[in-house]
Amino acid sequence: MPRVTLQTIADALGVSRSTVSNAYNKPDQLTQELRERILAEATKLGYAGPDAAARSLRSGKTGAIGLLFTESLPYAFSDPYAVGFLTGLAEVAERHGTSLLLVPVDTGLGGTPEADLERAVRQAVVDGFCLYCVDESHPAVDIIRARGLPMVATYPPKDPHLRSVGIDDEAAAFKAGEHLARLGHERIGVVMDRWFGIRPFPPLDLEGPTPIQQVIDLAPGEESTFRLRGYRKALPDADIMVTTAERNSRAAGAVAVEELIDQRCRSTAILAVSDVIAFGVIDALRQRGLTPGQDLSVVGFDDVPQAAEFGLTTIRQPMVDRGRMVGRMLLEPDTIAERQVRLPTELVVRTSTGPRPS
Amino acid sequence: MPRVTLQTIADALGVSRSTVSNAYNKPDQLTQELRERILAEATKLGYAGPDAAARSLRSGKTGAIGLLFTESLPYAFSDPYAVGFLTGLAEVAERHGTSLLLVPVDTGLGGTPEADLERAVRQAVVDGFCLYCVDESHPAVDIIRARGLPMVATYPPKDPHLRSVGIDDEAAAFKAGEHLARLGHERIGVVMDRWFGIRPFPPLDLEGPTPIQQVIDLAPGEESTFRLRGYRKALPDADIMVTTAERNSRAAGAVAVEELIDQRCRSTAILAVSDVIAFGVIDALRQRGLTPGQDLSVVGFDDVPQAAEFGLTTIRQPMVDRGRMVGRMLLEPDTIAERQVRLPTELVVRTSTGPRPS
DNA sequence: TTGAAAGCGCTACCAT
DNA sequence: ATGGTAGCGCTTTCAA
Repeated sequence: MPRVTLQTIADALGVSRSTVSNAYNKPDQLTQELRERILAEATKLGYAGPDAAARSLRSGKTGAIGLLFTESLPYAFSDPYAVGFLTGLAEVAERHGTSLLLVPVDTGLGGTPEADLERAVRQAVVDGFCLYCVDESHPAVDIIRARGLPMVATYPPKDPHLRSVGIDDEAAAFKAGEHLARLGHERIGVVMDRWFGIRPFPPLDLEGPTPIQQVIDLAPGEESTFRLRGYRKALPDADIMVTTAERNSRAAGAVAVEELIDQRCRSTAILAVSDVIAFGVIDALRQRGLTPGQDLSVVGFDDVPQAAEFGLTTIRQPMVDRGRMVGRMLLEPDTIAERQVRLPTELVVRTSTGPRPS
Repeated sequence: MPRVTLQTIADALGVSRSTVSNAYNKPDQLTQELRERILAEATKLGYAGPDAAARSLRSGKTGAIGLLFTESLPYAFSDPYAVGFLTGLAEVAERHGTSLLLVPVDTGLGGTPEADLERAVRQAVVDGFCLYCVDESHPAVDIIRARGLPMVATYPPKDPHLRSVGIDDEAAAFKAGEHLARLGHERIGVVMDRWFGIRPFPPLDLEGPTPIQQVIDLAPGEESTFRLRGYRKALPDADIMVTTAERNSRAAGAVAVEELIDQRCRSTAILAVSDVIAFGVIDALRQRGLTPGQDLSVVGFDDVPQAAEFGLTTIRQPMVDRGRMVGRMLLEPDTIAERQVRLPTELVVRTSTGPRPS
């Protein structure tokens, strides 16, 4: 049997296609009564409404926004920060009747062939993209650019034309470092993750603890080194060693901190670049019978919901608001004047930090 | 400036549109050399590849599948079962170069107007839908049906034509009940959630503990009551009282079990319809100085990754495999013969259950 | 308030 | 291996 289209309904009722179209898209343009007759006929004939693809093609609108997301969805969903962000983004999207298209991108770890990923970005029927922790140098970003779609990044990009919602990473990290400085700490360990955002570059591999300045010099201009810079600035004379966690997870944080704890002259404080990593650090301490905030101070970054439960001193950065703001920049671009929005951060002191043990 | 299209590239190179199209979609159909010339010209002219909407319209393929998902994304993402399911689904999708479109649907709690939700389903440019814990009676499902798109549900539906991937809920619950029967328990509390799947019906509100048979009679044929039936069947002579948790979350589980624990003649065992709820039950026990498995036995349902850590006796049902199977039924339908796939379940005994205290 | 015409950009098909 | 033709289903524009 032939497919039921707008025309089918129009013919059945002896009206024009435009009128049927209006019944769905511009209810005010026709009488209530006609509209209902049309909708009833549609239901009767099993017509589900205007075809989505045809509508998108003709109108140029799709009713969806794309989210360029880490390839590893299970990891992404178990990251409380990502969940908070998505929550905010989804809230705004929903208000606009807009769906979210998750487009996984290559993390550089291989897996999906690059061609497939680019194909997914080309084929995505969306009105715009959010780059979630995906670096602007990723090839997928060039495709979005060529498609002429609006996009918003989740961190301050190098390209001044690219809109973004971020924080001042250096200033935020400075607050964390300053807090430790006030408490008298002079030997500090930093646990960062292996990734400077998702990109086609090889990840960072440090062989054991490395002096902070050396790491900063390795990747100038990257988001993660901005944090290192902030730490360094607040603690100019401290002995700061950096280790990397395999990924941004609790377990990896616990592993990564081991070499810092088990050193003979161990640090008196640990700065973790995320709360999730900090939780792992705390696990490792407890496992060794050490008490966070007494034997060793721990500072996180993010202030995810679980941080309170851990008594974790950390830097609060907006999660849900960041998602909301990205959503607004994509869906209500005219309401936001700035190209690069910086959200506020704040030091939250809990029990995981204390004065340097004497 | 005019938009760059296939035709632009074709004209610039003096070839036909079909050839340019083939360069993107059927690389084998033309010489390597011509293909490269075309791609190079495209890059030069800032052409991002065939327009996604036009391509979808013409070819009838979209490269995306829709996921009808609970409206409350934050809740969904913090549910370990959902995350596991998504992992499996995303894995298969990725293998097919397919993205995932999250379409939030009304949970019945209000919020988004119904019209918007239906619009989102109509406008979704997808090749098929997965109904994740969305009941087939939801209006969105009628739209999908009318659109003629394939869909797969995540539980056994009433409609025999609807494909699904589920488990035998009654048999699985029976195993849990049987385990308690063997341990000698005769007074049992059940904690279920308020929702029988997401649907346009009002949720279930019990006023305090209610005899199990009464709840079963309330909603015959629903997934959750299948589990109750299984419990009942395994413990025909036991005194089984049911309470409802406000939602499927740890905190809600802790609250819901209180009335069961604090009763004068308290139960000796608790059956929770999900692990997440069981974790809350365990929280509540510990808070009262009770030891799970000794003072009170607790059985969960799902066997999410955290269950081991809690020592939770539970029913294992495949999470990731369920997602994978749904993905395959949607993207490789011919490889799966059955319409209604039932996955195996298994009792996993850990330390949260023990003999009835004498 | 309704209708007729035009064409969005592409791919399937068939011909060469 | 490459090109020409037709038309996917719709919304927009403009006229009535």
